[in-house]
Amino acid sequence: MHSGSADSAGAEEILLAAKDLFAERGFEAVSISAIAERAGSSKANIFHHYGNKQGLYFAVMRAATERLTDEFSRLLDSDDDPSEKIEQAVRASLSLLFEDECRSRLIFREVLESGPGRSEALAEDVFSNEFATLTALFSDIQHDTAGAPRLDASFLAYLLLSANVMLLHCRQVIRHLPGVDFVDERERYVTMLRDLLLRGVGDSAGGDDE
Amino acid sequence: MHSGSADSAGAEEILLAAKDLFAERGFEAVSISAIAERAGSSKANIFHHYGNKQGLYFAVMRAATERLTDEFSRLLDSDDDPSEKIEQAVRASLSLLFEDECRSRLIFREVLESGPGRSEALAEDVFSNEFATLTALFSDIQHDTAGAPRLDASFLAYLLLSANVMLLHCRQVIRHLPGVDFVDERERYVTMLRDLLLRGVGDSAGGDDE
DNA sequence: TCCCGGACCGATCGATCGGTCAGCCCGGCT
DNA sequence: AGCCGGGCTGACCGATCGATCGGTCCGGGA
Repeated sequence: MHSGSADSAGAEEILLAAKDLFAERGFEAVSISAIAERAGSSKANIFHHYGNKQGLYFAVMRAATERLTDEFSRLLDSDDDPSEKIEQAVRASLSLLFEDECRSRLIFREVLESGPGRSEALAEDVFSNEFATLTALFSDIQHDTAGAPRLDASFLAYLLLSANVMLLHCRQVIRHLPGVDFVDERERYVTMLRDLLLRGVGDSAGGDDE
Repeated sequence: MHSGSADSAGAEEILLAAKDLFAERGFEAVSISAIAERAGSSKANIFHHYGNKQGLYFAVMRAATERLTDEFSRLLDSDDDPSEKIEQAVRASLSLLFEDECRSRLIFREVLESGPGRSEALAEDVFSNEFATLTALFSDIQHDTAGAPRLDASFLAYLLLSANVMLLHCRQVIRHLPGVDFVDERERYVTMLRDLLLRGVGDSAGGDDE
């Protein structure tokens, strides 16, 4: 009755097709006909399963965001070295972003277009956990080191995320900027971001060891 | 014959209306009728002036990007103190972004949607000068200080820009993240970003003075 | 066996899309 | 006066939009 056969166009295929198209073109630029064609289904079938275009979009967004909140802390295991802790956080955020580019693009679109009420819901339901985990990580490191913190842990978390998000979504432009070579050298990018954040938490060993 | 009367709907009003609407909803989601209505003109008049929808969009993008390249260095005047130099750069980039939010949003949309050939053109024609100036600024500071640079000047420039761009476009969501209070306290944001970048260039005075 | 409900489809709806066309208005040139 | 060209308009075009309709197919319970 449900998951098993693959050549028939069911609700699942519609959801996947809609996710891809919404991610790369946006809500208004994608027609139901285009989704139906890619899913190998009919227009009417989409309305049968999801009511209307908004319903389909909500279903896509729900599927994209539901398991995202706790996947981040799964990628982190405790480590004593502050440098490795931060590097792990950078890698975790990066792999979560690049793992499913359609999902990331979908969510980023939603963030950019979110109205007054929607932005709070996004912050609390989707990003709150990841951001709090990241902030706590920096805060812990700052308590362990002697240097004057001075920089908010939440600010460092924001910087990590904004750098990674921009790298994902704007890399085609950034790559062609004069003097930029870290876009395709992922290891150098991770190392540099780690070193800078390390200096941010007050650890002066940011560029000396290794 | 041209600029003077204000109640008539000319090519200028159409351009401004289109700029606002394209910025907040995107190219495909905006109809010619909506632009005509906001501009106080007629649909046919838009086609008379700009040929087709693409032509209008190109005209809007050209107007938005043409004077942008050299406005950045205008906001910078030489200063010897590295800390003030960086702070000046942060403020310049920030004010350029917030000065005309519609323009920033328009350009950011273009960056996100840019195809294979378009992204190179954007990098070279629009951002190249600003980014090169920023990179040179960090590079100069690094040559003046004794510490090991280790971090690319272009990477620091990238970090400055990504932090500012994300602050502009995603602040409604970021503001509601747990522990974040720097979104509405612009001075604290500038200071923190300046301090972190200062440590990035090798100057250890990042959080001590003042 | 009959029947029912859900998945699914082709045909079609009214509305709106981007775009075209004939013509009005009006300042300036001859 | 005659007219001519550009700014500007309402009416209209075919295409496509989101959405609805009646109807076909089919597996499972009675």
